[in-house]
Amino acid sequence: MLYIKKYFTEGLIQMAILLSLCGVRVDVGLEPYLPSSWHERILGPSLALTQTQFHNLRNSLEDGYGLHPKSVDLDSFFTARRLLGWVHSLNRLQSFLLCNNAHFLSLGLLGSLRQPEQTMLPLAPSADLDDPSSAFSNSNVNTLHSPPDHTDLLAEDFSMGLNAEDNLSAFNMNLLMPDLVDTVESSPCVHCVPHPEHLAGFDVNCHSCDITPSSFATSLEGNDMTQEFQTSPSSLFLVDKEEDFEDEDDHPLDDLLDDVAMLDDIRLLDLALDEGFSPEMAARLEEEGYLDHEGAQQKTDDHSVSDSSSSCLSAVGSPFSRDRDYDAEEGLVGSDMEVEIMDRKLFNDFSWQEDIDHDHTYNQPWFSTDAFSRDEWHAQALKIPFSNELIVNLPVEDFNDLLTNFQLNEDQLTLIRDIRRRGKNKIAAQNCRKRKLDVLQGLEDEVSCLRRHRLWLLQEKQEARKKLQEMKRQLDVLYQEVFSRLRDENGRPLDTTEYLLQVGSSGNITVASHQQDALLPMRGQKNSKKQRGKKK
DNA sequence: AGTGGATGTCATTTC
DNA sequence: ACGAAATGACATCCA
Repeated sequence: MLYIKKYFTEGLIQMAILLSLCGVRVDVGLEPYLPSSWHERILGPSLALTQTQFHNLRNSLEDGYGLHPKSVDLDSFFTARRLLGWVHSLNRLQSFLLCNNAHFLSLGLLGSLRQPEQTMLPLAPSADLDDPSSAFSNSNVNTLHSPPDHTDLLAEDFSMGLNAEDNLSAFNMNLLMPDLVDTVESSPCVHCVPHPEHLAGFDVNCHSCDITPSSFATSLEGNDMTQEFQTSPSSLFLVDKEEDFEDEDDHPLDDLLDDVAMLDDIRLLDLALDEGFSPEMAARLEEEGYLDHEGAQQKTDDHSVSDSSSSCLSAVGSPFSRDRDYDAEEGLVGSDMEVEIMDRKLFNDFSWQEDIDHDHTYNQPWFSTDAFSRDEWHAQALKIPFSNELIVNLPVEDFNDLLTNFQLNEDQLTLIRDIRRRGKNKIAAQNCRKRKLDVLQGLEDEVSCLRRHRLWLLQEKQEARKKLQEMKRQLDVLYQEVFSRLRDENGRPLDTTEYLLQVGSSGNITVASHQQDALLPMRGQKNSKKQRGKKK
């Protein structure tokens, strides 16, 4: 039932995402199934401003300073920001979905290469997997589904949205993110081997796969796939049955096989040298006082029974892959898978995040796993039975229950609290910096807008000055015309050096002498009181 | 070697 | 008053 519920919930999430892409806010009752932190990312506004900043900004904008266009319609401004936040949220979400469906990406590759002539979606000329948004926007929405056993549909759908080259990139990503390829139920040591069921029914190739030794090394180091590869090496590669290679010796597959063999040797050599703890890891633990030589040796001995998993630690680097071999009397777990299972039991609602954490492609803060490295060392040294992700992301109540329900010594409790505090603060710092950048960007926008407004005002001033000059000119013409028509008592024109027209405060116009009082009342004059003359 | 950006961490403030 | 979030300051890493 829980299984069905999970995928039904995912379907609802996908529907909400699609509707959100259309700008429709829907309430499908997803909130109870989403971690609180994702309510804002997926379903709610994603304002970059803090509540305080929001109010401060709002107050400042409403404080009579109305030049900025954003202040004219603040709601529109924040609505725009909210929508932008949605877009950002979708970017993050699509990364998550891309990771969550990495194996389906590869299946999409299989499907599209089976039908290379298949028409691409008009709006999806190409997908750049370096840009998650591209892959997201180009992929058919059905690829959002993650339930298993939909491989045919998914492959067919996704092949419509990705061309062959992109799918090859997807396949490369598949190799680079081995933890994403297979489900938790499968062995942690065969992650980068496509599941046989997923391969069934597909005629595919990989002749142009850009598989570099380093990328493959990542896959191999993170997973003990020797056995799997030896038994079915072809399962790793997708051979094009439709294309013949001119020279068998130059068959790319041979090169890849050589690379794999060489890298496998390197991996085995590393395992032999490392014996569980790598020298670097042991040195760091010793340096930080968590391990002495005896401890390191003890740890080494412990790892001798699970050397492959210890190799996974350095390569995969996932908090969920923390290698542990705990003593039975301590009542703790004894393998990565058991840690994962425990984490799932403890934090079932957060199981989806594991797919994010296994993403090694996107260097986004929310998906970064490198950050936990130092605490990972410490946690491993003190044999903390949970992943750091769990420690950091558990709700407060659950976290407190976790601390009380497990027998943990003082050092462990202190470390767990520190891990949680640092993890929370790290996320807070990331958000804070993002907000700061957003605010900075907003200020830059405001500056550019104010500059444009200043330019507009200068132009207005220039035009007003021209209009004023023109009015002065017209007034002068009018003055001369009026003055030329005036006559004195003898019928002679007035001398401009002796008389002038004077406009009173009430609009009365009089003829005044430069040296005497006004002589003649003009039109509009309503009283006989003489106006005092003015000298020029 | 110097520099700037990115990031983690701690101390402190703010909510 | 307390805990979580926010933020400034500093250290470190890396290109």
